[in-house]
Amino acid sequence: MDTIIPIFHSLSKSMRNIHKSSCDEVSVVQSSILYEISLIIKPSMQTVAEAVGMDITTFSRQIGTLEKKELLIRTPYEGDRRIYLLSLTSKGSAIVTSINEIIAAKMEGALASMNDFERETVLRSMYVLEEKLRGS
Amino acid sequence: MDTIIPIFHSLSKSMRNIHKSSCDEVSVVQSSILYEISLIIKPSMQTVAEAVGMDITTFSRQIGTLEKKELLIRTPYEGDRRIYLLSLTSKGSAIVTSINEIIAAKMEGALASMNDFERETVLRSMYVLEEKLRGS
DNA sequence: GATTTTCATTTGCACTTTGCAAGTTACTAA
DNA sequence: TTAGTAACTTGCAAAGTGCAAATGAAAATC
Repeated sequence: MDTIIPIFHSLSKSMRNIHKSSCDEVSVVQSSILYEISLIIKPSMQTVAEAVGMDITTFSRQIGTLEKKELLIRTPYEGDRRIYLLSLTSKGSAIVTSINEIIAAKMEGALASMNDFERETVLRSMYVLEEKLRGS
Repeated sequence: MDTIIPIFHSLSKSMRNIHKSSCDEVSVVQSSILYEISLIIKPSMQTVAEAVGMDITTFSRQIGTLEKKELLIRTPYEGDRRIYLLSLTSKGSAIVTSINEIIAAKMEGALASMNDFERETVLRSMYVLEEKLRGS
């Protein structure tokens, strides 16, 4: 359709702006890394790099930066010493929580003027869409 | 809500991936710049920089790069010589069209397995959401 | 058991991107 | 005319990026 492109671009732009303006001490990319780590229990570098869709070498350096900032720690995996497991420090978790709260507030602000039915419809649509997009 | 955050993150991630993998000769940022220019007739630098949400100095350099690649041209504005108007070259338009076609194909692929009603619902939801988000 | 291969991560390098501060040139107001 | 202000550019220093090559460790092959 002709209608899908403007919607795609303006929605990505809005979402990116929301994410960016919700990150204070950290870049958007770093926020995504921290968020992905918060989802999984002790993931390896590789796992997270893939989840974020990032080159592993750039990722490795970002992890270095985030570790220096004391937002996460690398622990060697006992079963395979090539692997490092990542986990958030309490400071790291706090930042993820804070960013998520700001994002949620902004999203809810946008949804606030809708009635329950419409809000449910929009949320469900986002969910369905993401599910389909992830497949392809 | 607790549900909105995972949806937000995974949807932005999917959309970003789609955009990225649809850009061949140009970065995602550059694609956004070209797209914004394609929407407006002869916008000024300032106008586009703001639309893309980008620092004007970084923007100025990106415009330099895109001009070297012959994807756009700067023309001095007669009414005010401080101002440069931007417009796409045919090569630039072609790239925007091509990127949009790839994005559209991917989006339509995702929507393909839905029935007409659901597809309409999803598109309308994206539209409504973006409209609300833009406001805040 | 020694050797080769493969794997997870890091480092070297070179290039791009970014944003602040300061500069240039041009319009505007006094 | 002069003082301000606006649009854009440039200097710089920091951060982000990705390819190629290195390191160290497990797995596979002989």
